[in-house]
Amino acid sequence: MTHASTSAASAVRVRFCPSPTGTPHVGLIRTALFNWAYARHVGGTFVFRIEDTDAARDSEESYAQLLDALRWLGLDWDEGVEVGGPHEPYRQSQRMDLYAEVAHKLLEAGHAYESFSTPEEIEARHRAAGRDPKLGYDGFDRDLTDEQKAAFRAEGREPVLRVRMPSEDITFTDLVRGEITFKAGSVPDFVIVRANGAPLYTLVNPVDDALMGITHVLRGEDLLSSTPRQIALYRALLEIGVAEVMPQFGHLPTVTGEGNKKLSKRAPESNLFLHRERGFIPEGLLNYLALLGWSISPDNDIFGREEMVQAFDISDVNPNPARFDLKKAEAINAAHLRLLTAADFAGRLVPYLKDAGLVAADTLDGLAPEHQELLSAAAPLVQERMTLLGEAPGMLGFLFVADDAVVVEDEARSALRDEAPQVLDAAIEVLDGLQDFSPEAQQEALKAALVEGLGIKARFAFAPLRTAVTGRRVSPPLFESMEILGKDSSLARLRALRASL
RNA sequence: GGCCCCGUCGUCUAGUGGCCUAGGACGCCGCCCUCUCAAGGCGGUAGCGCCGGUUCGAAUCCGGUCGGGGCUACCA
Repeated sequence: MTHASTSAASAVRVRFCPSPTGTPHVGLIRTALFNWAYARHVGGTFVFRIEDTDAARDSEESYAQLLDALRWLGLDWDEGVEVGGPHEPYRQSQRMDLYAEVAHKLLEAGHAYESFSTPEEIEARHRAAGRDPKLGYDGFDRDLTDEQKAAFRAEGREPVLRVRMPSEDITFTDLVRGEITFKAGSVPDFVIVRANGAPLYTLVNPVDDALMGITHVLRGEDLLSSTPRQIALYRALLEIGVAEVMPQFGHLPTVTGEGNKKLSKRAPESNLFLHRERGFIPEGLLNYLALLGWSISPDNDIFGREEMVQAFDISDVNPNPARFDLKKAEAINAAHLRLLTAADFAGRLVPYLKDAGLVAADTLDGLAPEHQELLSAAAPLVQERMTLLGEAPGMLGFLFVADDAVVVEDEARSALRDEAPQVLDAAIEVLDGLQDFSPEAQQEALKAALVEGLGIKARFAFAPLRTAVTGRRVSPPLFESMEILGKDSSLARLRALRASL
């Protein structure tokens, strides 16, 4: 590891353990980020495990997207899928025999028991007893005799396995929220293995945490209410020797959308890759995500990965839900865009220009020499004018099209004023006579001819030229743009617009 | 309904009893700069949910209340 850790290697082991369902969600990535940052901060180990025990919903495509996401963001893992480690395999679908073995031990030791009740029967019993039918499992099968179990089996029923919840309160100290107590009796005995033998999240998650020696469980607040079950199961695992340490838990604040509800998977802002497509860079998105529940200092919001690693501590995380604010995310991204070196920035533009069909390759080196030159010269002109890399085709497209292929956008054309023809005529004449085509020379000559000569205010005098050269109302600085294009090309464009009026 | 979590500007947050007539950022509004748009500079807008209590003193501690959210599956 080349990370600047603030302490020597520690025994801290954290994990990121998503289910491969759907496209990576920004809330999920925020969880990954905090786990990663904590591991790096303390010099611990970051484990990346996949919880694919739901064959109906998991997909290989989603798995690939998770890898893509972490790699794109630079959240590297020390142990886990793809890289291996001492606790392989790291995909739960390949660990089924382990779960069966643990489940068996749990049953043997009496921590789990066979339960034959169907949901309908449980509800019916609640109603019959005058209780709220939504109460959950009632413990009916807790002490079934062998005869009773045999009778159920004779009916053709197969049991699920449930964990026996302790009869006392469960208290733990949450790393983010402090002490939390769940009252005895408020959490029913829960299922860990389906009737068909398939292990559930309730079993596999704690079992793998135990087997992999996880010391700190940092996860979403939505899992807070499952913590007493995990602790109960963990105590059982400790007792039967499957676990060695009870992990500490920290529940990270929910990432919300409009209206304070959990940011929906359907909401476009939740889609990590959509942000990438629009032109967020890893530095910007990571920085913004870090701000959802954490802050690096009272007067600074802009920071990089290593600065975060240096400063991040789970105990500083704020428990309040945090709203995903696209506007702020974009502002932070813009700040990071400006922080890039000119060459780096130019390089990152290329894939977006390629997608727009403006250039042939998606790396700077792969570009034709003339395109490389064009981009190197033009990128600095737009670096502080952009918020997202996806704005590049719009801002720079005019440089990559032929003079007779410039598309004058309606917005630009309709902003043209009556004197546009005269302005263009005068501009063409004076520019044509220029030996020195530098921005300064252009400006001096045009100012004399248009502003002083025709008596037109500068902002109106240059607008028609901008429209002619770039086709847009908003563009990189005009004179620099014309310099890059060259005198011939610039004049051709000015004449083309003039001819169309 | 039950259990649990949360409650500082519109939003993200700083704040851990006096440094707070509450700081920063995004947004928004003005002004400056200016060939467009940005960037930059300057200024402004706006907040401790409420009620009690503890204390010489409370955004900070306690209780209550109200409000919001999560969970309540043989999903994860």
